[in-house]
Amino acid sequence: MPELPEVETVIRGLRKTILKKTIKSIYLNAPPSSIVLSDSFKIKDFKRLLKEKKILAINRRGKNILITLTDNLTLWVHLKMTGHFFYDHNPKPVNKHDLVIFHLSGSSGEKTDSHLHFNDYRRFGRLRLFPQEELWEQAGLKKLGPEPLEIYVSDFIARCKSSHRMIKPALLDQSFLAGLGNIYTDESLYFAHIHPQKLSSSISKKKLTNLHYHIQRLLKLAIKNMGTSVDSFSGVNGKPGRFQKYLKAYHHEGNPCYFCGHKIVKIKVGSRSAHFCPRCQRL
DNA sequence: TGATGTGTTCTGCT
DNA sequence: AAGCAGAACACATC
Repeated sequence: MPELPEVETVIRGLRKTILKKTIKSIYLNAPPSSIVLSDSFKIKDFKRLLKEKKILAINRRGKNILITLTDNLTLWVHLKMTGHFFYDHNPKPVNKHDLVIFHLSGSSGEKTDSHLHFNDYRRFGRLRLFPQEELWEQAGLKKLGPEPLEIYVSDFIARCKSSHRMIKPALLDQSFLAGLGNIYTDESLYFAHIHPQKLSSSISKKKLTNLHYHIQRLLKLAIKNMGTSVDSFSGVNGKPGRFQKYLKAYHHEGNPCYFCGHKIVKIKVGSRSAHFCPRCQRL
C-alpha cells in the first residue's frame, strides 16, 4: 500500500529514469476509461495530447504524483493500493495488469528508447491529464492537509487539539495530514504510546510533540529504506522496499510488544484495522 | 466458496 | 458544520 514513503520512493525512481525524456507513444491496455478519463479531456485526447511531450519535473504532494510536461500539462497519478510503475530499457512482454505503457525516447545524448509500465492488478490507480490551471482544483490537491514532513510541531498540536475525533482516523484523513496510511499511523501511534481511539483533542501536548517526532522519524527512515513492501509495492526499478523489517505493530498482532512484552492486538477503528499494544497505549 | 484488506470518494445519518 | 458508518471500487490471497 503506497503511503508517503513509497510514493516518495517512486518519484525519486522516476526522476532517475524518465526525467527530461520525451513520450513517443502511449499504449492503453484493457478498457481504460475509468483509469485515464478526466473532466478536462476525453479518452482519445489522452494518447494524442501526451505524444511528443517532454517530462520537465516530477513531484509529490501527499500521496499524489505530479508529472509536469511541456505545453502547460500535468499528468496526475494516484497509485491507490496496488498501482506501481516499472521502468525498463528493453521492451518487456505486456503483463495482463499493465494498464498503460509509455514509450519514451532518450534525453539528449541517450539514443536508446525505453518503456515505463503502469501496472495495477486492482485497477484502483488513476492517471489523469490536466492543464496546469485546473490541477489544483480538479486533482483534489486543494483539499489536502499539510505535508507531515514539513508541518511544525506547534501547528501539528493545534490541529490535533481542534479536532474532536479519534486520533487514528484523523491521521488517516488526507485533509488533516497528507500522506499517512494505515502502516505509518499504526507505527507512529505505537512509538508515541497513544491509543488509536484516543480523542485527538484530549492528548497531552507532550504526547503530541512525541507523536510529531515519531511520524517524521519513521517517514524519513522508511524513505531511506525505499518504503515498505507488504503487499505488492516495489520501486520503479522493480526492487521491493526494506522498511517492513522495522515494523513493530502493523501486522504484528499476537506478537509480544517490543517495549513491554504484552501481546499486540488488532481491532477495528472507523472500519480500518488498527494494531497496538493495550498496555503501552492506553485510552 | 467466501471473507479480508487496502485508499479514496460518495451518500446518508446524527 | 462536523464526524461517523457503510458502500463501492477490483481482485489476489488466504
